[in-house]
Amino acid sequence: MTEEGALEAPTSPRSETQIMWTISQFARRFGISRSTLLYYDSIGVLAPSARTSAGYRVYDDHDVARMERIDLYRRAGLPLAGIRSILDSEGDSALRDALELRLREIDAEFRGLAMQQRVTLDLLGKSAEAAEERRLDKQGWVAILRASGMDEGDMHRWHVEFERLAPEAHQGFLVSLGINPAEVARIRASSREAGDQPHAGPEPV
Amino acid sequence: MTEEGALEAPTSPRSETQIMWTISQFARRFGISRSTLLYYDSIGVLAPSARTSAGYRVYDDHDVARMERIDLYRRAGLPLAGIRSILDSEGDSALRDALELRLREIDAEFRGLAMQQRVTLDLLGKSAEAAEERRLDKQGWVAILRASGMDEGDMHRWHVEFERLAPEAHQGFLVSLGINPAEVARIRASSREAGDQPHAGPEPV
DNA sequence: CTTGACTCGTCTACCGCTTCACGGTTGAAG
DNA sequence: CTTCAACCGTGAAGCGGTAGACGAGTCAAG
Repeated sequence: MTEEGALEAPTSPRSETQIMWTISQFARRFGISRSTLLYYDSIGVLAPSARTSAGYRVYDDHDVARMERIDLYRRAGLPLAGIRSILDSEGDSALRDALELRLREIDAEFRGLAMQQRVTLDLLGKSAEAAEERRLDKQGWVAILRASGMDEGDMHRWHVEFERLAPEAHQGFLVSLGINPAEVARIRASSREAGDQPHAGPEPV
Repeated sequence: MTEEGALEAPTSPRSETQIMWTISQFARRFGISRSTLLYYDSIGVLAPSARTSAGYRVYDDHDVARMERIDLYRRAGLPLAGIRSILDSEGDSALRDALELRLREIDAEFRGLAMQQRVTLDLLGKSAEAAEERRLDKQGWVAILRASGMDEGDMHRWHVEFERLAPEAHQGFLVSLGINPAEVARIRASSREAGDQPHAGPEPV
């Protein structure tokens, strides 16, 4: 840089808003590589506010704020192209739309990973044992709940509250236990009834 | 192809082992694109056994068998380079090693996805509510267990029994609630201690 | 012999970077 | 003033796995 001396080390600010960084300092600050910043500049995600007379990139606190949002959205898994349009758009509707979409993508990726895990475990011949390691079945849950002092009435109340407070999660939970759809529907229906007008029902987990 | 007539439609086999496919038929059979097969050929994962005099690729049932293994390993998420060396190696130790490694990778990817999900939900402001449709967070579970009549002591006993009867599932369950690894470790340690020598511990879910 | 459906090999693009190559700038030391 | 190291710039290529476009060759049927 030249004698206008705009560039300062971030550790020694002279005037309150005139703190600026070179590309490498900026990269270290965010734990990313210089190349990544060059790439972000090239695709228009983050173009530094200024250049020195020699053409060096100069990042200021405005760029810091933008980079913090980029980092956050990246940790949500949003694509850089999407991040750019979100940052360049006005309201937060673009952001919300992108996040809702991302949520559905994550769900799909979870399912894809689970499939890969099953195939892998099958190939290893571990299907029976290892699958048990990380998933409880109905009997397992009953055993745990019983061992911690719950009786059948407690378990029924648990279903009722589960259905009342989080019906979607209740469904997902029962399915995850490998219970067949018909019985899932039966348990949920019975839990809903009991939630409306309390009467005894035979539903251990 | 020429008058030796090696190529037949897969639906009309004349001699028992002389069934052969063009690249596009082969691609359709496995639900992949021609480009993919060209790529597999170029990197040596699947080179068709023969060519016609005009240079057309000819896939036979030997190639079908190889492709079926490729497809299987791909569904486990193994990289193509790894698949090639597995197919070209002798025993099944290379396969087992690759699968064990893949299992650990899948685990890491699950955790990464879970982090992305949490960031996304936080950004959507949904963190306080019942997380996603089919996943409960810690507060949700506490609420349900409390509503069904469990107090903190019951919940602690529940953790202890969970840890004792199904430690792997306990780990998986806590992670699925989005609890950070350090706290997961703390809860499990506390549950193990209490399982050995019963003393009171402050661990609601 | 023409038509139309196939095939060929090669090239480009996607994602989010990383690495390399080559050269200019800067600041400090000798 | 020279030299050196450390920085900076641009541009291109590469990763994996797939999709698609291109012009040209090939095949079977009419």
